[in-house]
Amino acid sequence: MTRRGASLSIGEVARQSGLRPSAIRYYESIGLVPEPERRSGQRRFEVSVLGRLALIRAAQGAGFTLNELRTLFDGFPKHTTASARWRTLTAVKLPEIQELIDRAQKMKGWLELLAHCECSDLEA
Amino acid sequence: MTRRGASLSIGEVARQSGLRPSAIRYYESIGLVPEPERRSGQRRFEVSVLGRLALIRAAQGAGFTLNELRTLFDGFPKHTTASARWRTLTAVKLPEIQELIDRAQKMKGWLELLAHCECSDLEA
DNA sequence: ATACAACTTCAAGTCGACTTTAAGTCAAGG
DNA sequence: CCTTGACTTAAAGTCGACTTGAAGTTGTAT
Repeated sequence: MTRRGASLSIGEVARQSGLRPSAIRYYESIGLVPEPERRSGQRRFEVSVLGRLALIRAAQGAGFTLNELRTLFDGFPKHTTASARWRTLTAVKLPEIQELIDRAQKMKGWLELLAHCECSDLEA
Repeated sequence: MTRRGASLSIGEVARQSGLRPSAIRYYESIGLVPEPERRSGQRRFEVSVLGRLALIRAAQGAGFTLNELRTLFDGFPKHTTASARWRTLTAVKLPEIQELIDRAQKMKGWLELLAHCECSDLEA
């Protein structure tokens, strides 16, 4: 039991974030989450890490790579505002995602053709 | 010069297909294109290989993996018609691509929010 | 005290689709 | 004959995002 203290073991963070402990250690190793305090060698995370991890998952789902997220957290001059950081990154990402959507739509049309065609030859 | 014979060197196939020679050899190694005839060790492709390669590129663009394409070519009972092969594969692929599109649309909405928000905190 | 789960580190393995490298062979032009 | 360029092979390297394995340590329940 965790005695309701404000700190979480890696296992608890894993359960609450839906990530595996190995993934969390990996994020730490590449500087995506700050190094947590240690108690006799073991990590003790502040609850706020859950927000950071949720942000990472959501941003990943939006097509950001872990590298881009590290840029977001650490790659701007110290006093850059959050909204400026996001604007910079989304300016790059939005066209990319639009292209992804366009390509996916094309694929879909193609597949629908294939699903109903009576092509006798594979290459048709 | 190629003397208009009906066979192509790997370099010519590469130029005409837009693939690199290494990619073509790789496709051959995983059984995605049939092994071509050899003249003193060197591959001589029939012109028809270009159709096969074009099909591969298009199908890849539609979200098929090379493994699935190998299934398409070799993974069905001998006399399965082309349209039956396609129907089997597209039945699996269409829902996948639809999900991809849905996810991409969601990402887009999220990005558009981020691009214009005045969030002062990163996690918002 | 003892068992056992959960933690630690570091290195290596995984997946897909190729590319790169090294070392060698072959055909054509000068 | 010799160089040049295109070809050959097998094996290893690449990328991203992790996972897995091995070997050792710590925390907790009985």
